[in-house]
Amino acid sequence: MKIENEEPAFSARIDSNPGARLLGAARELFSEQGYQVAGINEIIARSGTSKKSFYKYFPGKQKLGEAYLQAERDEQFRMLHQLMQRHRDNYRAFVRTWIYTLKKGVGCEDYQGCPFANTAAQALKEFGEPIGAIMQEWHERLTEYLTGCDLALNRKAARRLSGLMLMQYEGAIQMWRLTGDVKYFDLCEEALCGLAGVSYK
Amino acid sequence: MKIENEEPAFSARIDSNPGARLLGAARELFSEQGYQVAGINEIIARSGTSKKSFYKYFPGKQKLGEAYLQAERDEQFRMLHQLMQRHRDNYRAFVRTWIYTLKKGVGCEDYQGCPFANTAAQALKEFGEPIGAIMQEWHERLTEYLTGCDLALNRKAARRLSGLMLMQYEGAIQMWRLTGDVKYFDLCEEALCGLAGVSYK
DNA sequence: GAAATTGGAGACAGACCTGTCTACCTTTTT
DNA sequence: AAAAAGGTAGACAGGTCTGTCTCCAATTTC
Repeated sequence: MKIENEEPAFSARIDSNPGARLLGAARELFSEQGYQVAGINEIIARSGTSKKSFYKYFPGKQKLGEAYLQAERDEQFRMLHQLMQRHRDNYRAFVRTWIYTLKKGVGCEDYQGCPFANTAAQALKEFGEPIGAIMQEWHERLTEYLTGCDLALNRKAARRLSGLMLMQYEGAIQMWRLTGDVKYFDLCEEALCGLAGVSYK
Repeated sequence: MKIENEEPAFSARIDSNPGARLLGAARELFSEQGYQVAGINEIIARSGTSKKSFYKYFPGKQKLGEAYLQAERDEQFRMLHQLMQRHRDNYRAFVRTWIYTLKKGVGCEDYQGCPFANTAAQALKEFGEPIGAIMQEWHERLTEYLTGCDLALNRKAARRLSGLMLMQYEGAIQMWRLTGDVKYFDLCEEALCGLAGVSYK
């Protein structure tokens, strides 16, 4: 009754491997409902696998959570890498496209914000360490881009701006979650392009 | 066994009213563990009250959650009001003191970040509406301050900067949660004081 | 073709959670 | 003094969750 026998999800249809199907379902449900609320029974049901397979591929829910974070990391980095390559020499275009992508994602109704921030808010004790590592890697990749793009920042300035970018990014997503207002993405873009200065010296 | 018969918490000792004691314990436990994880049994035990009192003062867990959010709202606004009055005519001092307070709060080991952001990440469906209202009120109060302080912004510019302040605030807290690094509070202060411009025109 | 591996279906144990209900104690009111 | 009200303690029902275990079908391997 709880789980209406619907079609198996997208990931379940194309991946024959139970582990991949489980991970696909976990990504959907952890994102939709949150790590704490989503139960492994529902994940198993949606993936069209069984408990036996679940405990074969993942020793427990926590390991599935770690795999989920890694999968989200991979996708974020893939997207980021693409953006950085496409706008290798144009920081402003990079920011504009990034924000555009974000706003498009927000329009999709199943988008729930930054998976790392959400997971941290629900289970920082369990996942603080891997999440911290992911954020650090993110910071480093952005720094590297910033030293190579048209801004030609030195290492220190790049590290600083990279931190600022991540902060604005998380802030904009968070404010969107809290208010439902997309204006924060525009604010974010303007702040990152140095156009946000209001009229005070 | 789960609940070691410890001393009742601070709030439980001074408030004779069971409702107030329950709310005090809820604020502690919801902040520490999150709304979803903290159970009413533990809240009742820590408050030194009983189930009967709980269901007398609050029709259910959700109502307690709403009361928790209101209590956090009240404290945030009390603090903010104090800051705004003390620095009625000095925006930079306001920002500096705000950030200072934040950094001091972060030092305290039981600080878990913005209660609204954390609750939203765990139960947006349940509390999206009250949280949205709180954020809007926050936005309005900041806007009002900004039109009256030494920046003397017009309404539109004030609304804009006020949104920016909230975004930076949430971003800094979020990045601190994700990385454990307090540098984001400094970044936040500098961004809000218009000193964050790195060396690109 | 027989045996072994893989994996789906699901029963089950043990724990925990919410919410109801009873029993009893203490204080206030009449 | 008796009665009423307010509060603590906690048993209990009904549900959910994780993780273990069995049963059995399908597929691969020998």
